[in-house]
Amino acid sequence: MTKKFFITTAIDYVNGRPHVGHAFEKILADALARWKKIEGKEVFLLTGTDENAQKNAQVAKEKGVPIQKFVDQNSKIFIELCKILDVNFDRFIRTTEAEHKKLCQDIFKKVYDKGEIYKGKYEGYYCTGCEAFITEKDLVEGKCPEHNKEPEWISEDSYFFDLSKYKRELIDFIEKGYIVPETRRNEILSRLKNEELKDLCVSRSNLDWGIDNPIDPKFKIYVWFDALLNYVSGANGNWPADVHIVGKGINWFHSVIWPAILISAGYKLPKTLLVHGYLNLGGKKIGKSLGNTIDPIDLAKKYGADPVRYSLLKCSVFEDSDYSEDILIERNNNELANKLGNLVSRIASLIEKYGLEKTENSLLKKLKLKSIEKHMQNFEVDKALNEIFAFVDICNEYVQNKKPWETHDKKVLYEIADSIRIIAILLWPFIPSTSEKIGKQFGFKKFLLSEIEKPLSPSNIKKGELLFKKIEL
RNA sequence: AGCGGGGUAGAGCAGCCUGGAGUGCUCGCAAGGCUCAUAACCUUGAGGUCGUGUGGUUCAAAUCCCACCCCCGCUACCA
Repeated sequence: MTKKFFITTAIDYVNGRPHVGHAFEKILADALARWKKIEGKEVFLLTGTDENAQKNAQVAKEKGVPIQKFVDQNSKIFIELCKILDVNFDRFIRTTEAEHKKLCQDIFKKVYDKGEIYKGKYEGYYCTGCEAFITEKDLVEGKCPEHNKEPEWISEDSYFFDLSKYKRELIDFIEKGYIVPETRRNEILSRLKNEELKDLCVSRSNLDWGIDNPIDPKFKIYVWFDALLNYVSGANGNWPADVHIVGKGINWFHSVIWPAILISAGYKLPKTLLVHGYLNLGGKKIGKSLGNTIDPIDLAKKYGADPVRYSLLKCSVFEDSDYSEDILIERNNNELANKLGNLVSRIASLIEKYGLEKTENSLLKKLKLKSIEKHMQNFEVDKALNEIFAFVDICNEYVQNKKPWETHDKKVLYEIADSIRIIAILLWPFIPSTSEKIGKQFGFKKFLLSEIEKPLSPSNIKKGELLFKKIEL
């Protein structure tokens, strides 16, 4: 079996409902996966949920639900999110799966046997209010700011991973270009070069939830050691990953800790880490406490998958960007309905009346395909979409100038119809169900870049239903 | 504090690396055109001291250098 192009998303905590940030990452991953597909490649897309975290156990306890039942329920919501947004994953991994747990323990043991996990003392300030260690600089006047309590100094046995050993190797690996974009790469490199790299504590005590430490059953495995390994246990033979897609908040874990674990355990390293920015809602950070969350499942139910997908994919991948329901509506109305939907609608209507005559498509040379491909290569999805929609504009101008409603010129209509076919192919990764509708209406089935130059066979085209409805504000 | 990113028309951006008239994009606003189409589409126009410095380099600076102001991010076991 040949290895497929392997894309991952981060796996999500299931202690709450998904927000638009989760949706953004999954849609981005799906769009990149589908783009690879129209390039003719075989793709494997992995996503899933991170279920062994103590936070999940905490929230379950607060709600009075048995932990396993709680994570089962919430994991389903993340699967529902994918389904409703047409995120076509090939594997949905849950870190509570037996296979994953076994792999985790095997790797933990392997690294331990190699001598790169060792027993030591974990020392630090422990706040009994938080039930967690807190760092010295988080203290306010020597007290935990949240509980206004003086923390205890605790020293306890722990297992450590020999992360510091890999400093040089990590720098070399990252300098070869693992992290995208460059600014995130520089952030990590400067920290690696300028700060001390400490060993990583990979065990936790006093927990009743998580994967058992195979060396010492009094401990659980640190949840990040466990979570990162989902990429291997869920790979179905496709490791190493070609692209890991993660948010900027977990860059360190994926840039430093993850490659180090892999080197130590004797695995190949992933090719690219794509670090995306966050979405702000109305200029504010997404947060439950702010009460400004939009439920992406509700959005999809209300407006359909494609307007949600499109409006999110128009956000900048690398920078933080603003998102809101108003932005969704604006992009739906102005770009999807007015430009694309209306073009298809007016042309289908004209063809129904006057018919088609095959000819060379003179518009094709105005399509900046190379530029679109380059943007996709660089993960600049928003810019690729701009370029595709620039071609939609060119089509609308052409209709305007050629006035086929007066001339009844079947050749002009053919050129536009063929251009619409090309647009549908290019947009399939982003708004797949719309593209497929256009395919049905215009009589073509293949969504591949290699089909672009193959002319449309004229068929019986009818006006049909509107692709996008306008949303009233 | 350290490191990084940003400050360009009413809003959001691109342009900066590799200097050449403030060029461009998405929207908003104004006027006109068209009537095939989802009151859609097309054309034109108004609107900018390109954060500040009457700073440096240059024939020429949004672009390179310096200083300052403002915003934002990252700072490891907390996703």
